[in-house]
Amino acid sequence: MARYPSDRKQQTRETVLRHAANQLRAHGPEGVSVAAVMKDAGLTHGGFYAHFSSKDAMVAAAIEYMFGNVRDRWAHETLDLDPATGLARYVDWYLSAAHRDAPATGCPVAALAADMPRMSAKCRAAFAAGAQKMTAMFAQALERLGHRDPAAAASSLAAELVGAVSIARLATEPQRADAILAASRRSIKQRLGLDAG
Amino acid sequence: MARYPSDRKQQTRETVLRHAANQLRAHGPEGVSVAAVMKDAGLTHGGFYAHFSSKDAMVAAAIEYMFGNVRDRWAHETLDLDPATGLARYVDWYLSAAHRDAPATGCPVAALAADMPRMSAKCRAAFAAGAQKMTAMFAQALERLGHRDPAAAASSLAAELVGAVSIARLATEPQRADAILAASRRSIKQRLGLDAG
DNA sequence: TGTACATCAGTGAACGCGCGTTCACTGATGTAC
DNA sequence: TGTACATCAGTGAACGCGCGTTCACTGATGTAC
Repeated sequence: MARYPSDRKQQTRETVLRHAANQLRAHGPEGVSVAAVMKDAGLTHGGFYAHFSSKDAMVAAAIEYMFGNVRDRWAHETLDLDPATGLARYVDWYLSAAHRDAPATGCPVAALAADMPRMSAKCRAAFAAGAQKMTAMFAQALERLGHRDPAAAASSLAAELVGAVSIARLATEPQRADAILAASRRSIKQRLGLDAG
Repeated sequence: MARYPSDRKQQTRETVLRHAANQLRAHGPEGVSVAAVMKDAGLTHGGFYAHFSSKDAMVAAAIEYMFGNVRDRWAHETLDLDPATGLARYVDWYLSAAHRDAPATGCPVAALAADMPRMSAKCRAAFAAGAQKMTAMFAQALERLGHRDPAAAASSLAAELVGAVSIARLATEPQRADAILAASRRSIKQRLGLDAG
């Protein structure tokens, strides 16, 4: 029986996770440090092990947390819109300068996919499951749009979204970074028939 | 005036770079260790600083080395072929299971793009230049093919190639990984008119 | 041609630092009576 | 209502390990004479 309010530890855990998720996307799996995450959460690093059995366990939990955000974002962008408008809006958000410039709170796939092959099985499994759900989200919308092969189209869509943001993030000149996003926006909307309705 | 054969040091340097490039793609920028690279090259780690001023300098040089490989691969796949066939062949190679399963010797963009924003200015500049040349390579082929906006099409192509391999690499089930590559292969060829001639 | 010397790529031990993890503790809160 | 006790989230110092970097050295090779 907890002597503290029953949800207090849970709340702390979630604060830690939120900062962990941000640092993970900003600095990569090796760049997150337990001490820095705890400091961001307003705590000292010693208490970390009251919440997670290891750094890897925290990273795995943070991965699930981030993909929860992905689903929230999707719901937020597509809420109360018909499939075509909703999908177009999500694509516009995904390929926006704002998303490109804020990896810490953006899509985990664009920020971390390349690191996954070298992570623990637990993290990889969590990440693979999240990425799969993301593609499934797209497939569902494309199916409603009457696409003939929604699974394949969703996979191709996810690939170009992720690749475009990844490449745009490494461009040194802002105009080039903008052009990369614009090119993929047009290409995607054209082939999915999202041009103007 | 060198007391040793004039190209001996140069050869050692290139051996070190080759192993550095492979480890970089396999284990990421934080996963490469000076000692491991030198060991792979058949040397001890102390001698490292006779060749590079720092680990970062080696990574920057390895990035240039990798993009040299990219151009070699392009030349190899498209040699003596007309633009359409050559491009189709390159796409087939890029989206092959072999490339997906061998990040250590594959495209640096798919393996390392996500790590770039957190690297030194020198490394980022080298990477950005390499990625830009890669897209320019595609644009040139698409221009010869009579594409109306070769730069935009090349950008979109690069994005989907990179994204598809990144996502395929994190899939846990082989069939899913294969399906991701197949979906992008079809989507790309269709929209670039590479289907069958 | 032969011998002494200079060069310098490569060796291997040692250094400091950062980071994940451990652990004895503290002090705020809730419970028992 | 008030007091003694139990719990446990969080503290902060210490640990060991890996890794980048330094440095005194070695020994193979080429040059000078």
